[in-house]
Amino acid sequence: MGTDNNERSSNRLPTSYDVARHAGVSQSAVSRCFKPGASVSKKMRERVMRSVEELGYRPNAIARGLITRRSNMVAVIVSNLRYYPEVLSELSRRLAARDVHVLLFDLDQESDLAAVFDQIWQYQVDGVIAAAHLEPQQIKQFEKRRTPLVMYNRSYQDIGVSSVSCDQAEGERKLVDLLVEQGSHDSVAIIGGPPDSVVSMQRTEGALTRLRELGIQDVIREAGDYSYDSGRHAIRRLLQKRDVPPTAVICANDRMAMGVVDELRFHLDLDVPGDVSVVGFDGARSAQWLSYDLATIEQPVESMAEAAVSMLLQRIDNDGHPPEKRTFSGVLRAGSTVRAG
Amino acid sequence: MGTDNNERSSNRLPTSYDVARHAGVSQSAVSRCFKPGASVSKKMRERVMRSVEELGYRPNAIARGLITRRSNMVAVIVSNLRYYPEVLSELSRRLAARDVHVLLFDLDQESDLAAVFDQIWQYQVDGVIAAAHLEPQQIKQFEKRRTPLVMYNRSYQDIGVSSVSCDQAEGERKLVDLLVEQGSHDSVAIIGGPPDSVVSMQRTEGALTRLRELGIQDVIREAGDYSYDSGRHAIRRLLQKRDVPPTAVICANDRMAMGVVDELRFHLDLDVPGDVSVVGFDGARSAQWLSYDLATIEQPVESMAEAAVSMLLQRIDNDGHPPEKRTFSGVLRAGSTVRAG
DNA sequence: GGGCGCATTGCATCCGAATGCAATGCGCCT
DNA sequence: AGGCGCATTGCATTCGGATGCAATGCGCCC
Repeated sequence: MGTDNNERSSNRLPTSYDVARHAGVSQSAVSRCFKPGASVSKKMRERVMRSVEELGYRPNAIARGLITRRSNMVAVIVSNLRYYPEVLSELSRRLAARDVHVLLFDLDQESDLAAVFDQIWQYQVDGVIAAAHLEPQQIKQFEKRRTPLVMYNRSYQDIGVSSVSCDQAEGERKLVDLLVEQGSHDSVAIIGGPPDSVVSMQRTEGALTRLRELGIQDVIREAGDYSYDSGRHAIRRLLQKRDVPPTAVICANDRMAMGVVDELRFHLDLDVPGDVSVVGFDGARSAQWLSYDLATIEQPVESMAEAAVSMLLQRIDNDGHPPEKRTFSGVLRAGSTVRAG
Repeated sequence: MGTDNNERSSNRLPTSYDVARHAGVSQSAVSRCFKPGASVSKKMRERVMRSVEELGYRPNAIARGLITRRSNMVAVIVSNLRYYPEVLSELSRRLAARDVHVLLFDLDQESDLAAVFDQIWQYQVDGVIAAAHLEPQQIKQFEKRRTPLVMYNRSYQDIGVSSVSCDQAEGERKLVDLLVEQGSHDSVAIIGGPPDSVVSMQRTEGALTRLRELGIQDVIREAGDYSYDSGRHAIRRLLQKRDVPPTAVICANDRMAMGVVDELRFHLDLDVPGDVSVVGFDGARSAQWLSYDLATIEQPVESMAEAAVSMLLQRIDNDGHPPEKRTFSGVLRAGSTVRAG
């Protein structure tokens, strides 16, 4: 009945001081009970924990972060979360497994990055994983701020930044090789992504290079924006430009490829792969559905996410750790959108 | 050259004290320059801002959060981020637009929620949006902690908790009505989601009720796990159990429905919608692709996300604001997986 | 029993920004 | 000139937990 037991009536959540008072020990003791490896006797720990339970105390991560200069938060920047949920999902789960929290930044048209960074710096994140295009000048900011950064699927030559990527050019080589092994193609279309997408550029250039090596000259190009509909529109535009359809269409990602397949089959009255072969890139789940069974390069998302996370944490824990670039090979999925024989 | 200008050589990022010293003013003045509406003269603001630029100062949100008891962070809990990226994307962008940050928690099988909550409480988030199943006892925690909570698409009767949902039962009614308007069905299959999914339960019950009302007795049920493959497997199991296929299949979500459509078409040699009509739920992008053009209920994700965000922020800003439940009607998309005539 | 050493515990301080209150200054009016 | 009032500014304190250092205590050995 004393005012003593009524702490719960207080409006505020219990703090380590409340627990300390309740248990009759010092605040430091309480703090130490939550630090793994700290010097605390068994008796003390039990005593404190009993009070902790009773009051429902949870350490305040904000206060802790202030003094330790560690927020245990990592910013994850993605452009178009809705298109590549697997990446975010993998990253987030792997980080969570290591008790690191994800502060999410989903970009719109790769836009107003400045504002995003402003927020990121304010929140004292321990590190950043970016699956979006950053300007070199923005990357330099990270050095100044001493914040580890890992780029996901965006690599920069000549800049010392950690990155994890899928080898886009090599993947396209495999796809082109698949196409020519299975049949002859003398007229090929390439549907790229948005003009400012480096990944798209790498993919289309990779394909183009291999086609040239193989002596295939008749290559026509179109651009989309990675969406299903843009794939449909691109193939329409292509077929308006020339009377004879190309025998193969190489798309910068799976979604556009699926748009192309559907448009060809349902509106342009062409058979895939009978009349036209189509290949994509990414290894999206839906690309493997029976309606498509798309030939594509599957990115090893799990390995890449694991690599990104472990590289980042490595650098967070170990200030001197130098940047490193890791490149993974994609896996060819032959699918049935490529004409055989 | 004095030691004075060398503050940048210090290992640490500049603080408001550094700015204050550099500008020859007090720390409070600096602080006030970052608080909208604070009393600061134009001269002072310019003077401070010059130093801010020069030193590259950014306020430390962690420290600010400690004193203001506002982290400006909201936890978003989703089960299966990879399946419903649109929801997360919408929520995240709308929150970002209001300068609120998203701390992401992606659940695995709706599992170890206790650990997730432990983390959430520690991080002093201002509120939580949960698109996952919570136990009533966990919901009560929110009251104790005085943390506003908005449930997304999970409603609880008899519990005073804010929620935004799509009317599942009404949606199923519309789908059943669509089926019977377009043709007669005396044998219907329902493929539900995982047994512990409340949403799935509401949807299947809704469909069942309407079927009963219409006098359709022959209803067979199967369960999947919301995935494409589980839809395929479910329809296979169904057709093994009985010789005559049902004339309609009602699926608890679009992905399973697409699995069903594909399995029927490509492996079971049945025509959709000629032999079997199929309907789903959600309004997934891919369900509208030409290969499927699935009949479904489209959830108004944008409205729902907006509602969730504004309800949450309302309650954050206004402690007394009572919980509220909002239910949106889904929009019927007739699609072409339902037999006409 | 005395002494040594390690394990525990508490004290005091710090992290960086926000804010109530008091002090200062400026403009304006009489 | 003197005085009043509002706008600015600075001072001191606060948020909640972590940690270096000193103090205490306990066990063990000779």
